[in-house]
Amino acid sequence: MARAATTIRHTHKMEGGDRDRPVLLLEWYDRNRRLLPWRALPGETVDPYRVWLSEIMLQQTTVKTVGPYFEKFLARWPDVEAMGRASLDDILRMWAGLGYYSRARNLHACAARVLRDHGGRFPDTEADLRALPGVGPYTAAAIAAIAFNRRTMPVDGNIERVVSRLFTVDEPLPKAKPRIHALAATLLEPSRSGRDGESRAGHDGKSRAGDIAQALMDLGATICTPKKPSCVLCPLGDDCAARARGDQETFPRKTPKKAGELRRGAAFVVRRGNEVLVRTRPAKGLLGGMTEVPTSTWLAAQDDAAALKQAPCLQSAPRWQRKAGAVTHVFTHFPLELAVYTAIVAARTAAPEGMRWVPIARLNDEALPNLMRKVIAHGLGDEMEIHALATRRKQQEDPPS
DNA sequence: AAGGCGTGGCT
DNA sequence: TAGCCAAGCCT
Repeated sequence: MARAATTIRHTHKMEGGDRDRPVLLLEWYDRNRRLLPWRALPGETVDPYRVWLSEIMLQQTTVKTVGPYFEKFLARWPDVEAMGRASLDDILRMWAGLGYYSRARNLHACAARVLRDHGGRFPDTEADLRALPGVGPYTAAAIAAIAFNRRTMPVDGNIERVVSRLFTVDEPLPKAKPRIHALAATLLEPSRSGRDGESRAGHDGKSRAGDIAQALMDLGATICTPKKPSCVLCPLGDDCAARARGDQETFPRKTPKKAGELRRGAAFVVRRGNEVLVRTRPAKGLLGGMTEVPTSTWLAAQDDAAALKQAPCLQSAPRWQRKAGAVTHVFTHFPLELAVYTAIVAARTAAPEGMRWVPIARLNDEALPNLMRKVIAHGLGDEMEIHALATRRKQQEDPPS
């Protein structure tokens, strides 16, 4: 069987058919596809809600990281109707730690809109999907192809890499995106009828645009990796222009982006008994809508003295204790170093305007980004069981052996 | 349209 | 270690 297929492949290749690429990809995918929680098994019905939820979570985020979050979200909100009725705060709290929190805000907005404007069913065309909050060109194409079998090609980072190698696209990203997209579209099975992106699988049900896209993504994740690709295992290895040249690791070419400048600031961990002073960040922007302890501004040339002057105003000025060391955190566009100051205030001390007291034992229910988990753990030190707070997520993912 | 926007794992 | 890198979107 395998031998026969190899022979056929070889014959087609000798005929010079680029049309073989979809066949090779699908054969490889059928044998090597990853088993992922959001993927329907062959013969199972695809759930657009799961495809959408996974695609949003997977934006700039690894499969390994997404796994537990996807399961938690699915258990709590099994369909888009349930999520459409959830509060933004509940979604932010469940999302805490996953990063890029605008995704959570858009998730909330998108679920509500699908419920209100689409009767609780995801639209099934790329154009209508593209109009939803948080759904850009890639995600719209991915959902259309994977969930609705539309003939369209989503192009993510994996596919950019695979395609740029396959065709030796020398132009650097992001300028090369249009060309890469056009080349990627040639990997789809030939359309039989109708306009691209509008044609669904016919009654024969044989159009597999979603599987071709997922094949390319799996290929990029497991074979055509950024470094040390395993070209001998690649179903397109004999067909790859970069491999023939021997410089496959140099693709995709990218224009370098400038590194962000270190910013400094201070964070203030105030205890009142077993409570900590927190506030909610502005709804948009960095860590938008998330919980934080009060902090100074974060600026590139800001010393400790300037930062300490921005401490929260409490009824009786507390004596600020600076913790040794600092909390460092790296955002996408700048590294951050926060000095941590602690203070203990009397019972019944009022929270300043816009702030509130939260029991330490309930911090885990807050929408705390990981930066703030680090800050609080640093501020409370070994005194408390707080350490369990910062490590609980990891323990859930990696149970002690 | 280039930069804002998190986090963890990898080499 | 200090970058890179990961199923991008929004403005």
